[in-house]
Amino acid sequence: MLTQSAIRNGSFKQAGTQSPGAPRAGAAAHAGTIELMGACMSFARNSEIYGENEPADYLYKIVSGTVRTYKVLVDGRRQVGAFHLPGDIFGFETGDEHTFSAEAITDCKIIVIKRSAVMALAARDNDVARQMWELTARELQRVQKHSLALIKTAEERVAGFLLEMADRVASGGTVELPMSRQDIAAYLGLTIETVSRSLKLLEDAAAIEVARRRRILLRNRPALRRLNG
Amino acid sequence: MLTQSAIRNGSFKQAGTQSPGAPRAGAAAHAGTIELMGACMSFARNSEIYGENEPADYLYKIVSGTVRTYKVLVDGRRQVGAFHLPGDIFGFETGDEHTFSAEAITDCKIIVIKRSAVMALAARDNDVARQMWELTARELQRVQKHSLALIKTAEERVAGFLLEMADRVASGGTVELPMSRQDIAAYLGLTIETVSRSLKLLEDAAAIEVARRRRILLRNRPALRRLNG
DNA sequence: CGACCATTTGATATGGATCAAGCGATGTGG
DNA sequence: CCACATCGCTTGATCCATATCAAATGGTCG
Repeated sequence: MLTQSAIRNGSFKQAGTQSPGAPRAGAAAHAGTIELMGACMSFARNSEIYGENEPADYLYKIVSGTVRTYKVLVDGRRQVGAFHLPGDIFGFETGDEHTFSAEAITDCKIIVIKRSAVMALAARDNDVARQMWELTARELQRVQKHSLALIKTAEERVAGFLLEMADRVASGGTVELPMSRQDIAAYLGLTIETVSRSLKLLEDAAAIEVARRRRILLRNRPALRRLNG
Repeated sequence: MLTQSAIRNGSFKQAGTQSPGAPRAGAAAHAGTIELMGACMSFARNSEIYGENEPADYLYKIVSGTVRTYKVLVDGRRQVGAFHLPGDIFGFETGDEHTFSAEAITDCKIIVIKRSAVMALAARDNDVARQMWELTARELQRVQKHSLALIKTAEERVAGFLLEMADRVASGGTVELPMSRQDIAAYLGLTIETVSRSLKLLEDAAAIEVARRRRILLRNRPALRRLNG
C-alpha cells in the first residue's frame, strides 16, 4: 500500500499541487501522458516500494534510480524478476495484488500513479488502453526472453545479461551496473561465485573488461553475442 | 503462414459458409465471441501449425487436442514454451511475427481466426480490446510462473508440472498426459532421464502413482505441493 | 588508519547431464 | 497368431557444471 510503504521508506515530494491520495484524473485526460496523473516520491536505497501480496493500487514510473522486483522463495532464496531503470513503468499487475515485491536498489525518484485513475482513463480513451496493453505485451516478451535465458549455461546467462544492460544503460562500450553481484545472481538463477567466475571467463575471452566492480567495458560485442548462445 | 501450413499439414473444414481467407468480421461483431470469426481446421499429430518467424496473421483457438509451442535453440535442443489445451487461444504475438513454432501434439481441431479482423474489431469494441489485453496478461502470469519454476530442482519442477496439468485436465485424481516425456523434459528444461527419475522419486514418496506411462494418479496433493517448493 | 562488506579465488560436493543398456508396449509382416 | 522390429521409457554408471564451503583480497566509508 502506498501510505504504509511511503511513510515507512520514502519522503513525499508532490508534483505540482496534487496530493497522491487524490490525483485529479480529469487534469490528465487531455495531457496524453499518464505520468501527469501522479505524484513524485523519493525512495532511499534498499527501501521497500511495495511488498508481495499487498494490494496493487498504484503504478510506478521511474524518474531516476534503479528498482528490483523479487520474490522470496520458500527456502529463503531471493529470485529477482526484473530490474527497472529510469523511464520504466512497473507495479502493473493483472490481479489486484502485487505478485512480486519491489525495492529501490539505489536512491530513487518515482512517479506514483493511482491505478484506478489510469484504468478509468483507459476505459474512456482507447489510446491509453492500447498503451496499457502494449506495456503488458512488452513485459511478456521480456519475461519470455528471460525464461529462455534460465536454461542456458552460466557464462551464456551472464553474457546475455551484459548485452541486455548494455542496450538499456550503455554509453559507448561502458556499462555502469547499478546492482550488486548478489542481485545479478538472483536475477540469473546463479550464485555470486558463479557470476564472478563467469565474468572472469568473459574477460579471459577478451569479450569484456571489468574496469571497476560495477563498471564493465564491452570490448567485443560480437564475441559476447556468440557466447550468449 | 496459414495457407502453406494448412495445405501441408491439415485438412480444411469450414465453419458454416465462411472461407478462412475472408472471414466476415461484421458477422461476428454482434456475436460477442471471436471464435465465430474463424474457420475450423484439423491438424494431424506432429504437424506444424506455424513456424517461428512466420508472419503472425492468425490466432488459434483449440477445439480438441493438444498443442506445443517451442523454439529450437542454437545447439539444436528444443525448449517448449507452453502446452495448449482445448479452449486455449494461442499464436497471439506482440510483434507481427511468431516468436515460437507451434505443433499439434495429438490430432487437433482448431479454430483459425484472422488477426487483422480481431484487431479491427478490438479498435471499435472496447470489450473485445479488454479481452485481448486479458489474454496477454494471463499469458504473462503463466510465463512468470514458469520462469520461477525453472530455477527449482528437478523434482520440484516435475511436481509443479503435475499440479499444473491436474488443474487443467484432471478428472478426479487422474491426470491423463497428452504429451511425451520428451515434451515434458523440454518444457521443464530437463532431460527425459531426469523426468523419469523424478517421477519415480514422487512415486516413492507416495505422492503419485504412475498407472500407465501417460496416466498419473495424484495420491497426495498436499505432499505434491510441499514437494513443489 | 582501520573495520566492514562486497567480491574474488580456491577446494570440494552434488544434482542433473550424458552415455549406455535394458525393458515393455505397440505395431507389422510372415 | 506369433516372431520380430521399433519406439518410448526406465534404469544404471559415470562425468561435469555449478553449488557449497572456506579463505583471501580489496574497495569504501567512518
